[in-house]
Amino acid sequence: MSKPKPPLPLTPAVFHILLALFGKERHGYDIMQQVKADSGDTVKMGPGTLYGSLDRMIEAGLVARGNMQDPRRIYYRLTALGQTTLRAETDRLSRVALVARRQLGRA
Amino acid sequence: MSKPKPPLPLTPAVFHILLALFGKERHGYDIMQQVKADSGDTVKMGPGTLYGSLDRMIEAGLVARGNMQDPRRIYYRLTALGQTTLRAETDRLSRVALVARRQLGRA
DNA sequence: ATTGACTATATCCGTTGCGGATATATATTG
DNA sequence: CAATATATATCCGCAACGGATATAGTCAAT
Repeated sequence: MSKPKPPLPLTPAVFHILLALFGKERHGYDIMQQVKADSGDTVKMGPGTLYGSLDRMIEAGLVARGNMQDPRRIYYRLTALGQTTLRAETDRLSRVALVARRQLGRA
Repeated sequence: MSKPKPPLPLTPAVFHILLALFGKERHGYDIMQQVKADSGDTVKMGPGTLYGSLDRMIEAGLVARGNMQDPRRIYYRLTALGQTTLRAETDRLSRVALVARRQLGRA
């Protein structure tokens, strides 16, 4: 119910959350730290953006709740759809970045 | 007055408009076509996004009105600030894309 | 002991920005 | 001469962003 393939381009927030979750379950605060690290400190994601996005991503079937050993932490993990979507968006982004670099004269 | 350096990350719309204007003055409709081409058809920018963004970008000093030979067309061009901002955002995007590709196992 | 900093989850809500619908007009093509 | 493409522009609902805020546990320091 209600899992029509998510439209590309993804929003930057959704992309960064997917990237942070690749290969590892993480809880909310951990995602924030990872996004910061992945972006080289350029993206600062607040709790509003994080939890709002996570809700929408669960709704869209991109992520799911993981195993919660610790009742105080809520873990999130990528679904198969989340992984393929992340790959597609990464490819798209890489192509756009390449076009831009060529245009600017750094092939 | 009111030209404090624009914050990175740029919105995708602003980035694509800057990219479309690099090296060439263009009018609105032309920008739309160029964005479509640059993004390999993945980004469809409607008039609302285009003109709304252009207004904000003029306000922010990223673009300026160009020479209008034709009174029916309004040309836009990059300012110096627009060019440096485009370079900075392109670099940032390239880095993020690289991190993502490494993570996904396509270095 | 208690202050402060950090970890951690979560909601609320004002603002921004996106983007489709719409209007208008000219040029071009069948 | 009707339809399609070019071209500019506004309006406005809606989704998303992101800061403020609330709550609470941990840990180090003084």
